[in-house]
Amino acid sequence: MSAEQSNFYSTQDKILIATDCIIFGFDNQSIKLLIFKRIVDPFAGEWSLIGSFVQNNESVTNAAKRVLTEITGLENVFMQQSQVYGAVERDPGARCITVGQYALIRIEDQDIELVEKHGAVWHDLDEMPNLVLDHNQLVEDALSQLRLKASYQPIGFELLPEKFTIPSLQRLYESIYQKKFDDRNFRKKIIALDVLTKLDEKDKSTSKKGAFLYKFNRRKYDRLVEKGINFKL
Amino acid sequence: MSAEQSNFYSTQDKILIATDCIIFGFDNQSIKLLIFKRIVDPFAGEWSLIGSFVQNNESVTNAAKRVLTEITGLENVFMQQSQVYGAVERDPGARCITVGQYALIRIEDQDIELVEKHGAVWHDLDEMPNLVLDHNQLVEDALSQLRLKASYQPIGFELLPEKFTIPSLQRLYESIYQKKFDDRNFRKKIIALDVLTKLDEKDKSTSKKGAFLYKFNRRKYDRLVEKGINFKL
DNA sequence: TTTTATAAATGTATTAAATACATTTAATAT
DNA sequence: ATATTAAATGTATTTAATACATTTATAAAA
Repeated sequence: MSAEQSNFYSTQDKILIATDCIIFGFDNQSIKLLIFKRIVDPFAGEWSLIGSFVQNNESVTNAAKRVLTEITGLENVFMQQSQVYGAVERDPGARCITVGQYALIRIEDQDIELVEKHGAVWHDLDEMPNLVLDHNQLVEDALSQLRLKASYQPIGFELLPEKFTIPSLQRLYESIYQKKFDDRNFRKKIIALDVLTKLDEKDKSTSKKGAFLYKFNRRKYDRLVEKGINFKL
Repeated sequence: MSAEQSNFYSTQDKILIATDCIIFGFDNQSIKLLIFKRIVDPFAGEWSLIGSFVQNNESVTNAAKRVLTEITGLENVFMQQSQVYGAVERDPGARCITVGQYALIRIEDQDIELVEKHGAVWHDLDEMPNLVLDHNQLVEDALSQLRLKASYQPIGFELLPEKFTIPSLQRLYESIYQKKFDDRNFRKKIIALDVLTKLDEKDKSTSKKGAFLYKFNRRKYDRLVEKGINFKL
């Protein structure tokens, strides 16, 4: 639409436009979600996603990035639009539509003081509390989209540190899909993607034997993302 | 977000919120897109998607359905959110964000008088003219999403009449993906999905021999959609 | 009535990918 | 030296994807 053209231009009341961030994080064990307890009424004390109204001088995308940086200190984070929530009565306070946008971050990268200052906490996905408004729905939708995306792009990689082990990559995928995979087949399939470089180092934090560390071959990885893979698990 | 809670509540100017429909139609030969020539300035005479501002008393979803019904006379059409376009300067006339929503319709079902009254025309996808604003981008994005969706849901079926032949189903998929498929393998794969019922009738409009008509087994079809398939072509 | 023309329909062999499954290895701690 | 434990490895089987050529049903033309 071009604003001047609509028959409805003059009759549209102010509709507020917000964005809410579904922030997924991985700590090498499981996927978690960053939420916080609202401080002010209404809904004070209730769990909520972290969001903001879109400002006059920023895009919808940038609004979400701004919020994410405010809370976690991180920039250049992978973010993806999930969908728009535009029901008339979704917010009892005002007519307000929101754009769900999910982010994938490595929890270890966060600015922990900033996160704590905002009263934000990492919550396990399988025991999410009730969130305000339709926020549980936003989480559910973002998670389905994440799963879908993980099936045709090696997207989970955004959540891993620079160096990582194959068992931790497997835990990541198991956490996204909430199910177990056969370790032999998982390893075979990941290696067949041909985007990993094996290092000479081991991570001995989870076993005596230690697991070899790997990193991504960025060139191969980007080429793979571009052409689109079928990474069904 | 809950409106009352934002720090920014008082500082948010009016941002207009619109929706634009990417209306895909199939005429048993190829996929086409419904666009129209704007009548008023700015951009008078230029090709545009069909859209509207979201009204106070309607959801974003319903705004798109309203527009679609206004133009084509159709109700209960398959519609799907594509994405939000929220760049600050995307519309020179006003700060306006839009939600792209694509629809799949059978061209034969349209109310042709209504369509003509609005000056809307069906355009081939492979020779799209320049559209106003970022509308070419909306079309491109919706088309990628349609292709993606078609790969894990038998979504193309929304575009076919109640009774259809396997060759016309194949033309549909070839039109969506803009490439040819082997007719033996295509047929094998479609039949393996086990959602089609073969009828005793033939459609002889495209050959002397005639092609058998099929229809969907709605129960099996819904079950398949629900569990999600892998329909790679 | 025979012939011609044409899209529709069918089958098989080959290759590639997914799955199922059990043992050995490397290192630390006892 | 032994016990312990996660990491690493290989193979056989099943399933799905691909490549490819001929026959069939019918209407129209001769």
